[in-house]
Amino acid sequence: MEIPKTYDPKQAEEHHYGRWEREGCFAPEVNGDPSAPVYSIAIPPPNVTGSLHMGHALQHTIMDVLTRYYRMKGFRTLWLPGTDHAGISTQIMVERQLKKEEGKTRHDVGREDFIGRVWKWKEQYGGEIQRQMRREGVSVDWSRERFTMDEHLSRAVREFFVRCYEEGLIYRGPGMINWCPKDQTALSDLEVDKESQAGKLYYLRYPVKGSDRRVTVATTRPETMLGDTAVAVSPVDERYADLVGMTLILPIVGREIPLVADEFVDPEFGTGAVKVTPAHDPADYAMGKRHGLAQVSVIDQHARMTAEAGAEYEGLDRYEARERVVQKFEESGLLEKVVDYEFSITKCERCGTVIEPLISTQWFLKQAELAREPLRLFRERREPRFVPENPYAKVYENWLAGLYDWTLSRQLWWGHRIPAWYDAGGNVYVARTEEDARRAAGADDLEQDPDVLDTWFSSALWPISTLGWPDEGSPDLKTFYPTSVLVTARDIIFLWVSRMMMTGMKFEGRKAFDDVFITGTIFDKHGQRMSKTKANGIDPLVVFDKYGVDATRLVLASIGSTDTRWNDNQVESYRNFANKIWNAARFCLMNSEGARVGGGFEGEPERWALHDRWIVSRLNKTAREVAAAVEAYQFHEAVYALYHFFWDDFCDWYIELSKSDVTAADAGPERDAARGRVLTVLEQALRLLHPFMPFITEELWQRLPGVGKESLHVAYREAGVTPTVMLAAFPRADESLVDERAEAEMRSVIELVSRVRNIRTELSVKPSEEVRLVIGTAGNGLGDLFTASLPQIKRLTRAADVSVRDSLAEVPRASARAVLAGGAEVAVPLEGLIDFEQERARIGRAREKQEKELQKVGGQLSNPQFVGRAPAEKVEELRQRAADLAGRIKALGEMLEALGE
RNA sequence: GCCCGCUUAGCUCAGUGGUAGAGCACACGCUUCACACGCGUGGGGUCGUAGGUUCAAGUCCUACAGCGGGCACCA
Repeated sequence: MEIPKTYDPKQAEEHHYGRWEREGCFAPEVNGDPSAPVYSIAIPPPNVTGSLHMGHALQHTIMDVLTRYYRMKGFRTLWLPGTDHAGISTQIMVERQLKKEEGKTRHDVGREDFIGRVWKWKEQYGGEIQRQMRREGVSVDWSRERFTMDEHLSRAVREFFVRCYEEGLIYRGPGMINWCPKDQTALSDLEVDKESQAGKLYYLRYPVKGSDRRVTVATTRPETMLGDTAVAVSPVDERYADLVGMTLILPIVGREIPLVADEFVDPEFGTGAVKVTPAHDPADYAMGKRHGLAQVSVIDQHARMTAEAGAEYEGLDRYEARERVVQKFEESGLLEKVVDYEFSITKCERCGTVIEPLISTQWFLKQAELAREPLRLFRERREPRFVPENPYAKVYENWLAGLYDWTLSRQLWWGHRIPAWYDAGGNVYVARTEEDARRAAGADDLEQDPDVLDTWFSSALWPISTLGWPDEGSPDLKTFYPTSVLVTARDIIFLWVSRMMMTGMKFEGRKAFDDVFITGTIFDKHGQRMSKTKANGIDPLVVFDKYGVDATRLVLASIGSTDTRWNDNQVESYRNFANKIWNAARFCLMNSEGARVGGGFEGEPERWALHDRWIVSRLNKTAREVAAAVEAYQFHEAVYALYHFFWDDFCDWYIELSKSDVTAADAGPERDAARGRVLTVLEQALRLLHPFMPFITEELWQRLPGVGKESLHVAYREAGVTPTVMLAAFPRADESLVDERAEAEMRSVIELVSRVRNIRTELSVKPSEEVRLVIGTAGNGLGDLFTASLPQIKRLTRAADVSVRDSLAEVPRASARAVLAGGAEVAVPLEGLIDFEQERARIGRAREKQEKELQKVGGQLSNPQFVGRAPAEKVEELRQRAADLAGRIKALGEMLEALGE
């Protein structure tokens, strides 16, 4: 069989995904066991305009490992994919295209035509991320793929809206919102970024009516003073106590405004007096409500000054107006001072424009009320469970506990149009359909609200709407809800986690997921967050091309929930690991004639050779460790266990120990059995690796002799799919095959081989040169052990001759020696190669090391406090160790003597 | 201001109160019949600082420092 020496990931990656998908391996229906437990995940829907970034790749890897693992365990498994419509991003993208290609705005073509174009754009370009996901190897059920603008999901959105409206949770009214002057829409608090910025703090003097006193206020936005309707001070501030209730004259404008007392004001800050602009600041808005202050809007939706700001300012940009206002204050001597000041500004998350807080009529959702049930569930039962618990459980709880109304409406065209209609008299009718609204209005000429809903409003329904809600008795909802886990990034806790919990609790009465796994953040190698503006992002597809998908997945799985600086070295090391797997399989396959997977381990394990009992024990322990690690979301532990089992145990030792049998010149049952054993262990290892490395494992598994339908998990045998490792049973740890004695004995053999190799290297014995070994067993039963493994020991130490004796008394003086655990010793006669002085120094160093260790252990043992208080088991352990050390030191001393002074 | 996390080998990171680990990097040797993306051998750490608890602390507690994050405030 011709197998290349180097693994080519591309070839395997292109080979299997299509077949898995075509044959329905990803769909839960492939499972024919009606009593199978269920495992389900709803993907956090990526943005339809987006392309894959490292964060997606990380999340998808985690989800795919879990999905493939539970599928191989026989669970009825569903991982449901899809995308959201990303209202603003998508609309902006299409608007830009329209401008570029036809020089038109969306208003030029009209709403209906524009939406048609967005759909067309979506059909043409929207599939990018889905193609990239196939490249990742994700085992999502594409037959259930959903899009938030699908007819069904749109119906779910209307249902959500109408029900909440009917219950009074959704209302329409004026409120203080974040307005983006560029995108011309309202935004929720989660769609804006706060940024620290160097600016100025202006101290303005406001005259007190009927007095020559003045009150100085400090502000970062002087232009808003045109809309001031009060000045506030702290009720406990004695400096202003006598002024409370008096009237001030607002400079420039001449408006009379009151001086009020409010708890909000911090007397320590600035002058202790705050100008109040209820129409342009969220805090002032609240204060205005408390004191019944007028709201004067001086800035419009384009961030220009309004007529109310005064004829002199009307139409000016807010920053121009600022300069003029400051100038005016200066001229009239009312500008006390200007100081440098760092403050934070709010910017639109998408376009970076400075947000203008203003009063606007919008639709709002009383989130705090929807959060009540999730909050109760969390406080009473700690559900859902966060992994890692710290700090995310607290972040979630704090968020739910501190919610305020969510601005739902967006002044966009692309999205779910608000199901509210108005009659000629301006009365509003909220309904599931226009027909319902007409019936309710008793009129035909209704106009639908022009606004659409926040994209996150539809994402909030994702776990239930994708499974069929609001349809009564939807079988998917019944089977797959609640989902098993939500895997996402930490900033999504507010956007998805909490809101999905709200809708799940409200409409299904149950949590949306059992667990929430929060992935770590991947930084660049300098520790900087990856971002488009910094252009320091690492493209996962480039990494796939360079190192292969499987290697990349292994790195991502190990990252799990840890914040990490990306490091290509790690991927390279796993690329090498993939190549190691490839070559181990290459060896097994090149020597597979006469053997099949499953053969070679016949009869009672007690009769097997040591290294066979050992590898089976290691295999079962590894299966146990990997399963435990995956189920506990400790993916790095699973990867570590797999890496070391495969490379160290299987390749470095088991294959080497089996080599002489496997490659024996004469064919025969013994050779074939040995071949069957390496194949069998390899096949089991491929299953263990499969959730992490789907492509290479499938590529190799397909080539193994003796795998077929019977290899599949019993739940998949009737499915009629091409036998595949992804539907094979994940190896269950058989504790009866875990053999501690075999492992201890193998440790002795490994130590012997390692000591001899060390001697060979240190004494510069040529690798090709054969040596002679004398093993002294001190009559403690190790003799049989070493004798039984003699052929293996000879091969691994490149020894022509090995003799096992009671002691090393008879060995030539010109020998290099080493001490082994359990009182055994080994000598390598090296006539002519030994420099006695050097050898004495070498052994002297070894003895010194042991003596130092013994001193430490002895010190502890001679401490009565330790012996008295530590568990007897620990004390005994240490005594054993001390005895072993003493034995070694004694033996090393004898060796020094034998070498002569 | 409040809360949280991190600080372990040159780098990236594991680490469960009981002998400090891995990968990469480094050094030396190797055309050993699966693999140089490899094989063998080795060097390298007062576990951020200072206290405390304990027979025993990288691990638990307190304080501090540096880095990072969240929330609040930011007139």
